[in-house]
Amino acid sequence: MNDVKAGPEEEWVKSGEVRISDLAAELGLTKGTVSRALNGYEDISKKTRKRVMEAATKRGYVPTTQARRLAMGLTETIGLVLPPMPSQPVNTFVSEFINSVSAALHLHGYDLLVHSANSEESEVEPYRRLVQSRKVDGFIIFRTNEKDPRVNYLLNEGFPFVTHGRTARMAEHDWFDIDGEKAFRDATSHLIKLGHQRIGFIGGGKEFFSAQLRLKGFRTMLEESCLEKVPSLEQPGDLTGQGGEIAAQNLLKLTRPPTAILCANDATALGVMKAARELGFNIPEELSVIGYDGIALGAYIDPPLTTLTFSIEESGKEMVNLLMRRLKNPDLPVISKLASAILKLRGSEGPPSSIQNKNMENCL
Amino acid sequence: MNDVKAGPEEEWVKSGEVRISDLAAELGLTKGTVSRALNGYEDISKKTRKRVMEAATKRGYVPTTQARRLAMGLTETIGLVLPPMPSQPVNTFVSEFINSVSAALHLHGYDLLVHSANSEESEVEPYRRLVQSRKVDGFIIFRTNEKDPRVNYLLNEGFPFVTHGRTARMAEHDWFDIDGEKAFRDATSHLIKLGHQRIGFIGGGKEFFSAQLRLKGFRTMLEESCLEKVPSLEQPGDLTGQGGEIAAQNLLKLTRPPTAILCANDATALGVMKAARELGFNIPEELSVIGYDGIALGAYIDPPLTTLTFSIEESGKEMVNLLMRRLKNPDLPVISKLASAILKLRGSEGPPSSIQNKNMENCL
DNA sequence: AACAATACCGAAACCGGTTTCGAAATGATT
DNA sequence: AATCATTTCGAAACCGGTTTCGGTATTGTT
Repeated sequence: MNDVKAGPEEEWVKSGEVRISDLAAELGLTKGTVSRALNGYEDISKKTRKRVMEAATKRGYVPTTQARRLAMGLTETIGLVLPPMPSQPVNTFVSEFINSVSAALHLHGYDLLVHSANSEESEVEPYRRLVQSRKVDGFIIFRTNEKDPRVNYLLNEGFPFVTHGRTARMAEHDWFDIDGEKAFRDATSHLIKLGHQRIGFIGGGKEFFSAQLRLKGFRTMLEESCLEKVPSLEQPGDLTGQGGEIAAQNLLKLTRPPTAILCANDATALGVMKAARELGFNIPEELSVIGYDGIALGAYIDPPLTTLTFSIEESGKEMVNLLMRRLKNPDLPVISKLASAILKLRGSEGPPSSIQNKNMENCL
Repeated sequence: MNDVKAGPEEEWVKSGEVRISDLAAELGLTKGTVSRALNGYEDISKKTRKRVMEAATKRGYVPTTQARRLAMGLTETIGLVLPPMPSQPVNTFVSEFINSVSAALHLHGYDLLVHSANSEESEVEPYRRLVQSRKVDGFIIFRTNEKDPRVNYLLNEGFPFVTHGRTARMAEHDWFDIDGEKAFRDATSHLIKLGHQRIGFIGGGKEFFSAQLRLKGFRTMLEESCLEKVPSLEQPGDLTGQGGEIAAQNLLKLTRPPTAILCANDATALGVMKAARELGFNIPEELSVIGYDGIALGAYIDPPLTTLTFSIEESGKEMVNLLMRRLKNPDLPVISKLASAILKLRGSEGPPSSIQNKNMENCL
């Protein structure tokens, strides 16, 4: 639409010095006419439109964003608030996600405003500020909690947003999510087919809906396979390496430790591997480990970490699509999109050393 | 300054519905007066100022950003352009950096606009667009090259920016950097004191100034310690795990392989460790490895990666300080800040197995 | 009490665009 | 040629703030 592009062969003009009024004066037109010509209004003759266009590119005219935004009453900006970082961020998700969201927004002519959350104030405070000062038209929210105050606030305000992850009020807002339940069913099934009968699970915080769904997938598959559910094999975690380490110690010190551990994310899995080393469990011979996230680093450790992975780029793109749709028409019904994760086998899982072959073919 | 905070006890008003003209009408004042009252002008009586303030907080008035920006002729926004991501980002630097920069900017009332670079277009194109559309007041640039087109463009435009890393034109712009030369002198010295005599080095791309300085620090310390410089022990790298893997294979297949390898970053070091495993070198007994970056994951691998680390939070904060100073007064002389990295010993280095004790105490 | 100085506020321009409305010019119709 | 419809553009309002300037009202001075 706006293919103003100052060729390097033109005489050098310092950027951003040409106003629409300058252009209008130069052409003997009013700025209203110039504006309409540039924005493709139908009530401008082809001849003058061409004249205007050429003058604009020649002079390197680019409309001043603030003026446009004020006049049009929109910011063409989307907000993304970084949650307070855990002291040990082990995840490249955030930067990749920002990258993909930003790229996708750019295709729609939108900008991305990244805000950091101050851990001392309420979680919704940054959102409130951005809404009140009208700095953004909508939000991209990730890492949702089941009861999410941010979601509550924005729903209450009627302010557009899309979440990465489901919430208790998911029927009221657009969301995108990875089907973590299916992912963990798949991973569990994979382990069971390898012959594992005692499988541990290390979850995320209870507040994360996604972590709960992963647990659900794990349980479902156990049930479908007629494996008994052992409560002590389900450990809480916090999505950090340290949390994984502690949980793994608990699991591996059981009288009958699991032969495999499923982790709610890769950071947790790394903690598990560390604990396993220290307690003398060989991976994968004596302990299989599977993570979730697909962080690139997993391929470089020993053994390479088997994990559930999904396309962050796709996630960003889809979320932006949902949000753009919502901005164009706020009254459309709520929609959502569920993408699936795939199991990336890299080597940290295998058949258990002592195959305890109960009959598993049939539940009867 | 702006402690407008709608208490939950007030009757609920939807955010952003109150304009300055509404406030003025309600108070029987003109919007000019209201504006000056809120902005602390001296020509407003204390009485009316108080009246205005109270009405503003009561009604939840927050000035519309776009209008302010247009009137004041500044955006109060800083741009940060993400370089095109390598396909295997193993680095959490970016997200932490964004986080710290954003937080620091916020203290000054500035926002952070994050833009992604399209790998198909020129590196400076995003900068050009942001400058021309006047969306930002300045830039934060990181991962500088020695000859950096972005720096050239912005210097040419006279547009404010600060770099993380030095460039060939560092005398002409503000910059912040980590003293990589000193860091690698320290690391090299540490290895030499442990008894290593054949030390390998895997660098980053030639275009990265910082990678060159790290090499320089390495060489300097070798020289100071009277160790001969062996060209085949200096391998080029590309700051990725894969690059480290390949370079390490080259080094370890030498007739006399090094007993230690210094890497230009942690990702490279992870590749080295992978290659070492595959070629049967035990770490640290048969090969010491030291990285640079201090990524948190390094603590969870086996053995934990010894690395050179620095405070990303401090980096962001310092860079923002430099930039704010520049924005306040564009004519100030160029300044720079050099911070130092510290060697974080975690276990991937140790004395060489075969101590080849040449006399190293004295160079004579 | 007369006058100058000061405090305080209203009026209006301005920032740089967009959009509505109406008028003039053009073309079509009869 | 007169009338009407259409095309094309100018004029002006508007978006929501900030800032300059000038005029009262108030206070201070002698």
